[in-house]
Amino acid sequence: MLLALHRATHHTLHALAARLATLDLAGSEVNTLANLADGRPRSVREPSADTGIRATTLTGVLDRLERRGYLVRELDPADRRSFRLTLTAPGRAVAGQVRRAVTDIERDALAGQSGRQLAGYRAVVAALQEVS
Amino acid sequence: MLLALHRATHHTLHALAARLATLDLAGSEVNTLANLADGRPRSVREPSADTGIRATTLTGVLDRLERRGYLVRELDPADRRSFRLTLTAPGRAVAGQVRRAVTDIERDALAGQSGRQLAGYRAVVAALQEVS
DNA sequence: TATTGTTATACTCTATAACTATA
DNA sequence: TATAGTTATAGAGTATAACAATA
Repeated sequence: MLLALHRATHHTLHALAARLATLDLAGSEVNTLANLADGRPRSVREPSADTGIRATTLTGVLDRLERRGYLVRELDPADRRSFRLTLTAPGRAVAGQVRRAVTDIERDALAGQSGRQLAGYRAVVAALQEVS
Repeated sequence: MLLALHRATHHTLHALAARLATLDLAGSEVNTLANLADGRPRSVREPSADTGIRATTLTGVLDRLERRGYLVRELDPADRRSFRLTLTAPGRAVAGQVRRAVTDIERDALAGQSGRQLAGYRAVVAALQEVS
């Protein structure tokens, strides 16, 4: 049950990478862009907490995304220890593609599933996130 | 929905590592031991397909597990290109601990869930493994 | 003192390709 | 020719600890 979860993650990350192959993005880059896709500026800590990517890993991810012109880091005037991460126009375009690929996969996978099954899935996944 | 799956994987891998901290095993080592836990000899290809770990990664994983005395590689007399991976007695003991940690986490997570919810979870996870 | 984010180090995991031994 | 598994290389992800700047 737990191992099936891990296999599904492996597999869907692969499917996602294949559908986005032309963008040439690594897993965490895809994840981070999906997280920033709505365009709202965020600190580094926020996507780190949301995705489970460590801050030390995120530094490298953000370096690459910034170098490619997908986002900018600006000092937060309200707290000058932290940044405001903002997607550029090209970054928003790429993030939009990522979001669409994610929802496409979700749609494909859920085609044959009932609402009740989906609810059960959500409940168990939520419970797994609470395990300590 | 898909991102929640990935978060749950991240989180449960973490919980598993924490519960097995004294064993000092990396993620793929845990995964591989869980896969071999029943004691049946296997080729390298089999756990690779079952876990999604690449054969090139598995070589290093098996090297470490062999060096620690948890398994042996023996040439398969029936097909001398391939190995038979067999757990040693210490390897079986460690694999047993891994299995117990996995089932403990599953039990904890499913404590408040109905059979119907679990069935929905299984169905959706299976569907996600079929996405291409 | 605590927090944000970066840097440094060392190790694990992945992708790709080339390689050997065997089938 | 094809398959099982290893090796090599380079990049990506993690853990841990130390650090500067700010709160």
